[in-house]
Amino acid sequence: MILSQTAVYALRAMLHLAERPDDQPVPVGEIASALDVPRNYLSKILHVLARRGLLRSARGPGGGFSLVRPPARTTVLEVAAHFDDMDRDRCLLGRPECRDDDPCPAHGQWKDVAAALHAFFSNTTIADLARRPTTTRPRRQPEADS
Amino acid sequence: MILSQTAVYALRAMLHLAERPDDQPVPVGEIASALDVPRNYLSKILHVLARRGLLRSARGPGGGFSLVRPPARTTVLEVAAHFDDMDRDRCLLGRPECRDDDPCPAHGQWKDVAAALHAFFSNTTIADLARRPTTTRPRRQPEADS
DNA sequence: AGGAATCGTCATATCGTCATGATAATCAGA
DNA sequence: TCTGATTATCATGACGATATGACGATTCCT
Repeated sequence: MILSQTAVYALRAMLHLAERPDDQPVPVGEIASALDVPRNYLSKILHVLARRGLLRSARGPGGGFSLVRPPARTTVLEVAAHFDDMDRDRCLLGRPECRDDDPCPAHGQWKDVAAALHAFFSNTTIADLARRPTTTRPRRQPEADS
Repeated sequence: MILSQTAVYALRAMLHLAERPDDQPVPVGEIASALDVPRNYLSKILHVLARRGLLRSARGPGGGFSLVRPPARTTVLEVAAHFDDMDRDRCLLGRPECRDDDPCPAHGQWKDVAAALHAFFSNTTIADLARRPTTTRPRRQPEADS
């Protein structure tokens, strides 16, 4: 898998919060059972996102986690980078230094693919994921095929 | 990292063999010290490649590992797939089933990037990596720029 | 036949990721 | 101020990836 299980849990949790109509805090237990994810494990993950300023946490009754920024202003990269190594220039063959002027054997050919990967992660926002294609597509297009 | 350490070792070892002028078997110890990789660990990795038909192994003095096919006919995918999950259709968000007609939230946007990734792995051969750009470039092209 | 080189295989150690369970700290509301 | 809800934190375990060391099996060479 490209992303670690932990990063995937984080993304799906952010997504779940983004799909909420209001900004009320959502308790971990509710998110965990909605996503079918281990509750205590998710708790730690959300805590990391809260420390990094992506989530707001509130304790006590009525508490839970809520988004700090609107989902359109948080990228997949910003979420995943706290759990996985998302370095765009990470060498495919694991060399510590791998630059244009000191390339590994795969560098020239890998560079473009790595750039496309990084572009996807840094351009795709939580809102882009929340906006499910199957739901929003039929809104405006008159279905010109067939 | 995209590829596991194990897959990277395997690729680098294949590359090392491809850069050899002849087809003489190369002992594990020599490859391991050339690549600065744990010897016994590399031994197991090469054994896997031998079982899968990518390498030939010979015991006894003068023995070692050698390529079965010419490097231009072995892709990065074929090497790495024996160690990592290289499924092109693997869902970014970890869903067991994620198809066009039952997509995860990221499916539509991830699909193209995944295809580009897979294309790189299945189109790039060991020979492509062995053919270092800095070394082979000045061979034929008259450097038309500047 | 014997010795050395080399792969083949197993047992084990280490470390990071993923996960569980228990408990402390905090807070809203009665 | 008490109680229950909820996050915060810690200790621990399961598991796979990575790595080490030892020894057996095979082959070449003399």
